[in-house]
Amino acid sequence: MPAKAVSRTKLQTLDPGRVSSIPTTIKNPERVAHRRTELIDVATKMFLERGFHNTSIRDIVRACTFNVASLYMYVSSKEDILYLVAQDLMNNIAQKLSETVLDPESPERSLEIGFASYCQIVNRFRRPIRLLYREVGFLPPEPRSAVVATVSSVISYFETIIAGGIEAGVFRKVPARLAGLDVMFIAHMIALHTREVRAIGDLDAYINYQIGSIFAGLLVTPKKPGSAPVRQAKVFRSRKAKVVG
Amino acid sequence: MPAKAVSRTKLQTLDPGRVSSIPTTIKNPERVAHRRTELIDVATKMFLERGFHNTSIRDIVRACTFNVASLYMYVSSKEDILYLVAQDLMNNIAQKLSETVLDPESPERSLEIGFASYCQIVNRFRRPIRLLYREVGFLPPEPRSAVVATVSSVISYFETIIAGGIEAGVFRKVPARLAGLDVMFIAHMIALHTREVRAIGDLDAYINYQIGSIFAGLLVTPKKPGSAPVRQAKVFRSRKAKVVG
Amino acid sequence: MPAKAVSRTKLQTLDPGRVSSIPTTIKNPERVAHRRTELIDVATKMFLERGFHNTSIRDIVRACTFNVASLYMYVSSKEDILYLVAQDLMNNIAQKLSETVLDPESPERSLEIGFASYCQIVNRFRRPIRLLYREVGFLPPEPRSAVVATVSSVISYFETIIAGGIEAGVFRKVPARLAGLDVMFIAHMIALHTREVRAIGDLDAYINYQIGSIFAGLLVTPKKPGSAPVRQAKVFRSRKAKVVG
Amino acid sequence: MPAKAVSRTKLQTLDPGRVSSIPTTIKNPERVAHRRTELIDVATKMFLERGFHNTSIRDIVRACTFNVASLYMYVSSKEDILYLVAQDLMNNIAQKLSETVLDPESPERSLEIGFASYCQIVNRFRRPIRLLYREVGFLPPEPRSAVVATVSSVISYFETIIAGGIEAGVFRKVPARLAGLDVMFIAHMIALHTREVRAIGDLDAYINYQIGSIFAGLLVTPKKPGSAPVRQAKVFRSRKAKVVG
DNA sequence: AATGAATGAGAGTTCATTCAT
DNA sequence: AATGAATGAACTCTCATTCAT
Repeated sequence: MPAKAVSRTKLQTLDPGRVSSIPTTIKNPERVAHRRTELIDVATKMFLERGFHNTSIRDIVRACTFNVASLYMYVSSKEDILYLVAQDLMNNIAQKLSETVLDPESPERSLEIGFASYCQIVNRFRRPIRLLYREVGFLPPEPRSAVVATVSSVISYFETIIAGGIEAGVFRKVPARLAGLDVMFIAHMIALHTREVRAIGDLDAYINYQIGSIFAGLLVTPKKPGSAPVRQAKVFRSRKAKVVG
Repeated sequence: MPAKAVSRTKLQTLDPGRVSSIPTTIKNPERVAHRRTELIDVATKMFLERGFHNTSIRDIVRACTFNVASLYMYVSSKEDILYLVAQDLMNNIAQKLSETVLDPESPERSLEIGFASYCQIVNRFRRPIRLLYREVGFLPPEPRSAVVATVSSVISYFETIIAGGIEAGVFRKVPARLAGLDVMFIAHMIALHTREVRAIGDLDAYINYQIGSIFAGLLVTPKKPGSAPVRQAKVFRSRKAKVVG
Repeated sequence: MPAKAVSRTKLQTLDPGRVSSIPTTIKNPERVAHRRTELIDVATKMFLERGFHNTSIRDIVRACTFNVASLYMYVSSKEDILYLVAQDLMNNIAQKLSETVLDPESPERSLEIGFASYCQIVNRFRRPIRLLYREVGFLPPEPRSAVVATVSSVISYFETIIAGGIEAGVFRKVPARLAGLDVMFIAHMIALHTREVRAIGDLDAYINYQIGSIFAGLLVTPKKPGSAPVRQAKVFRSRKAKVVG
Repeated sequence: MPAKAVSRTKLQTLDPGRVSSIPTTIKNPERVAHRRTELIDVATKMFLERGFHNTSIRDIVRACTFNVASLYMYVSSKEDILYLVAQDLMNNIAQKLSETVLDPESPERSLEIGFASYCQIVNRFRRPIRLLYREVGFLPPEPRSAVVATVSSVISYFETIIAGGIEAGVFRKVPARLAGLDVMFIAHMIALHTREVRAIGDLDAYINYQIGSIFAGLLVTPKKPGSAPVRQAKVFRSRKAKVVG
């Protein structure tokens, strides 16, 4: 059953439990986790405010409870910090997305729920996502491809749903990966063009419009234009999320 | 007449001739233009290769015919150079886009031509566009909003076409600006996810698919899925442009 | 009897059993000795490879079975480690030299045997000897003079032999200490100018030439130049030792 | 005529005019020379006092009339400073040695004059020579071999004299290069064992003794032991140079 | 006796910018 | 208008050493 495949794939590809591969001289893993959490919090905030290159190690450490030398017991370079931040973000996104409950019976509803959920995730993490689009190029190759892999898994997430819909005969025979890429990327617009998106309306309106647009391109039997939006189920707290830069 | 509106809007908002507003102590404007041209060429290349923050003033000057102190007679900070580069790029893009010959008789064809043209532009400038997405946040507010304004004018470019189509009754009553934003952003995917896009197929296939998807959401009378692509007119040289990172 | 004087002096001044005077907080002397042995082995190797200043405490400890804090229970500073290494080396050299069996009947043969033996020792220890010449200046005064004292005892070793020869009437009335210094230093050339020495010939040839040269300056009755080398007795394994940097 | 060859070789191999190959961003060569002179003076003194590794760039600059950033316009690394110091010393030594007037008629007298002169040079530069023996291993390969080459040229200096003497029939058929190495190295003892040498007597006594010893090994017709020293001509100012550590 | 973790101080180097000519 | 030279400030990273347990 395709629907089941979807759900299974999702659980496989979006496993957020990947352990950091950054080496450390500290032996107690809990301590490492604790320190790195603090580090990630501080660094994320600063990288967001001033960018990776305009944030110095000393800036970061000044806001931490440990000093420069200690920092280097938990990471081995400044790039590692960027990697930690990126990894944390990717894990959070994958985690949130994997929590989304799809509808195994309906690729159509699954796509709708998944997209809406991802839009809300992107909205929530829009600033770190912007950060990542900016700074991913400055990651060393290995961490960089880890980030790229997570992005790819998000594409696969939507690709799988769409492929399921095609197989089930409800979606047209489009190239599923490209369609999945479109879906993910349209959600990313919330992060990359926040101001423009906000100028047009609130997040729910945005989601509704894009879902309509996406289904227009996908459905074998198009909905009557202007008909009531398919969407009803609210994923997460739908606090009329404001889209603010 | 909508067609005229399109053309007029295009000429207004995409005027590539804006003169730099960066101050200089030099009297002779030709000299300023000459020096800045060299500067932009060199800086663009270096920013592309190593990023803005990893390029030092000395790196730039080393590849120029003038020295550091002279540089500071034509710009007042490193950020100014970034602005010059960004501005130049935006002008180039606007220029290229404004050269595209639309079809005043048909919003449908105009959108198709415009989108295809813009995709090719984005493909050509994908690395500088990536650069801009990355570094625009590091521009000082005033230059930054100049860049944002040009982006907005590209959105308006498509918005106007779509609004024309709605007015002409061939497009559904969608929010024209949001639809325009979609169109632009889908083109930007070529720059921001080059690898994924390339993995899927060549540029023409990409354009065709996206045009189909866009029209599915816009047209009052949808095309039969799988029918021959609307698109025929090749803008620019359609040399089966490869999308290479 | 001069011969006896030689032997007695040797035993006095070359006693290799001096116990380290470096203080420690550890009560159990065996434990101290054990740890220090490991430390000396590791540190010697590292100092040889990268020099004292380019070897960090952490480098050393990483190769030991104990950690940084433990290290500081057995030494009180990085310089102490250098001292331990230096002392160990001096003891080894003194030990080896004291094992050399001289000829109580003949100062001439004793000098020959002693010099040949010392040359082989220097050849064997040429890298640590180079290390010592380099780093002895960085020892604190007290340990430093301990090293200097051992050097002095080597000079005395040869001085005593020569003085015996003068007394016995076979050597000319040269300043014995200066002559002894010459003898020792000529041997050190193997360590300090290894490349040049090696370029000229093998170790045995070197020893033979220098013995000839030394005796030419010392003997009351000079040997006929070009005559067969005095030297016959091989001290240690005379495996045509190669002199390699 | 062999004597002439000696003098010619000397002029060739000891040319002190080699220009520094260390790159600089400064265009005015006089300024470079001026700054580097100051740098060499300061650095030499500090390297002597505390060693290369215990002298920080900031230590050096603090005693200079320019600051850290300026320093790096004249050298490109700390190692370069060591090279400058080494090169300066080698040049000085070569210069002084090349000023020594030998006796083209007599290899015997030439060797005597040359050795005495070199001893005085070594005595004058004994501390920087010690420095060099210590730190030459920390030079990068290229500069290092430049230093080695100069040392080699000093050996050649004596080798050539000795070879001339052998050819002229006044010296025995010894291996000339090894004999030259001995001569140079015996002079170096003044630098490497200053304390011991000083304890034995003054510089002139040292030189006289060593000359006697050298000639004993070299001369076909040995002098009568204890006879008046060959040496009379004082090279340089013979201010009864004290040998002080 | 032993160790994991921490740290102040400082290392070498480079930066964007400006002066003096 | 142009440039060679200079500079204060800051950078990332490592060190020898010492707590707290």
